[in-house]
Amino acid sequence: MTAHGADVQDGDGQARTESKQSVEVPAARERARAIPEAAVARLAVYLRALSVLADQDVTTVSSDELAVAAGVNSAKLRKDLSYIGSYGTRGVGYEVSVLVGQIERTLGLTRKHSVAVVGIGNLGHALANYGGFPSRGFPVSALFDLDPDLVGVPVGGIPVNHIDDIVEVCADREVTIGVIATPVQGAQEVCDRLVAGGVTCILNFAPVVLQVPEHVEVRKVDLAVEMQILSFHVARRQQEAAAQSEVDGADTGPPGSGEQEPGEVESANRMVERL
Amino acid sequence: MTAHGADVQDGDGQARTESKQSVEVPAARERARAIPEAAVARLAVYLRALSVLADQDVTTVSSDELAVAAGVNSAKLRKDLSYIGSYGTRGVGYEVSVLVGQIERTLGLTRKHSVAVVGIGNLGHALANYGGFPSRGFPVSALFDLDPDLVGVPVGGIPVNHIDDIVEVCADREVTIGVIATPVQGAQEVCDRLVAGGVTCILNFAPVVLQVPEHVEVRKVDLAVEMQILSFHVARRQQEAAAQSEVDGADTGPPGSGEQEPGEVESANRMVERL
DNA sequence: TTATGTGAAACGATTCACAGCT
DNA sequence: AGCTGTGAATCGTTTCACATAA
Repeated sequence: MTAHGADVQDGDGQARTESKQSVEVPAARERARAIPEAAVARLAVYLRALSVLADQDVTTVSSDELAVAAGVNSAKLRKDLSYIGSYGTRGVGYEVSVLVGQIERTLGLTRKHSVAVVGIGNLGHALANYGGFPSRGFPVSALFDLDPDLVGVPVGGIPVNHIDDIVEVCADREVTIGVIATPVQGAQEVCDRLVAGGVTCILNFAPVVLQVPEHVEVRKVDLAVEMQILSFHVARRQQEAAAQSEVDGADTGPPGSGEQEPGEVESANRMVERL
Repeated sequence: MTAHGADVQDGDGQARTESKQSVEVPAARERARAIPEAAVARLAVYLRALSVLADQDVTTVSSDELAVAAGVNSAKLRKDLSYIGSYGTRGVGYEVSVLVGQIERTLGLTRKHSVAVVGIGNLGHALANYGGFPSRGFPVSALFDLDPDLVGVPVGGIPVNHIDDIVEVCADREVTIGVIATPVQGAQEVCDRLVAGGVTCILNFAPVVLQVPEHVEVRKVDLAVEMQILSFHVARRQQEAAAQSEVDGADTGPPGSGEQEPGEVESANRMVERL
């Protein structure tokens, strides 16, 4: 393996304590249950790599090839695929179309998932205008904002509704996925309304820990956290370089520069208040 | 624990095979090294929770309180904090300001990290315009796009440069973090230039697996993957509900609705081509 | 031969539970 | 009496290595 960054950076870890409800699922009809969370995230990555291959009219692919395309190691890929069934041919590989179909089935992509975007600021605009996003199974069917000047204005072809109408509109349009792109202050309130409107999945861009009933799935995308993780790695590398040269004697380390002005930073948080 | 979604959803998993370079880090001056990746991601979350507390003039906090605020369990929080040192007082808790300082130090937030955004489409605009993002330790100091009509136009106060100048401008402005918000096609090329310009950290919004030298850190944010993971959970829940009612006898399940029209979806991938 | 599929080993992260300090 | 800090147990994920099938 040739050690380079990009990997699935998920591993997931959604809370989900106490997963069993009422009686105890009877092990019958337990189709897609036993797939590890970490594997689910990667299946989506494999699916994209497979789509690229399909576009190039590749019909068959080995676990090694697909693993390279997806940026994972091939043993992991095979194990992941084994969770959804045995669709490969020993000595040959996998048929691209079969694998695409099976992964789509597993991920529930054979059905449309209506999306509502709440908070039509810069990010909300980006999401609403984004054509490729709704075009493949995730139609954006409602937009909401607080701002009366925005209500009624069509963004990406869909008129913006007022957030007071979230419950009604979401229920009416059978929205499954709610995307929260509001400032922190409004996020929990918006979330509650989405849930009241029957939304069971939430993608949250606001840097708050949302409180939701247990049947609702939340995923969070937090720019500040991503940047800070990167920052940590810069810091660590610098320390390593420093420690290294302390031992080696003189200057070793990454090719680029090394230091940079320290430049005091105030409290260094509270980011992503308004995307 | 009261089982609700929101958690750190990271656990990370960046590749990083063969982490040791040259000789073998001599265990001397090994300050921030041994912190598990998963813990680093959460430290950023704790930091935000602490900032909120600090704003409310809270001076002291127990692991239980902070854990609730950050949406994790308190044992995990204490273990995470133990990686950065012992800054709590038994029988009392942690002093907010001390913890903020120590986490900032650990994450390398006591230094500025210049950011360059490449691809000034909808998302790029959102990132460039976003005030809170650069205002706390991550100043956006360069913007790039391919489009000649955009070059020279100031976005969020910074004039857009042409992507041909990435290497030069990044080196000149000592950019540490590159954000790729381009379509898939250009992403690898842009990435190579950023790296040539001395950028060691990349936040990638394009759905490609970037190839980078091992001293470069990549993190990927992939909307399509997030949506598909949510989709999986909807599907699984539906199956569980179906399995449940098959056993129970009649209708059990989540309060909202249950089904929705299946509605065929074509190939269901290739999303996020142009955010 | 070649490449899948998978038990079993290794690794890493989380949770438990309690000793140790205030 | 209360809460931190941390070994030890547990659980989930990754990797190994090979039997199995084309």
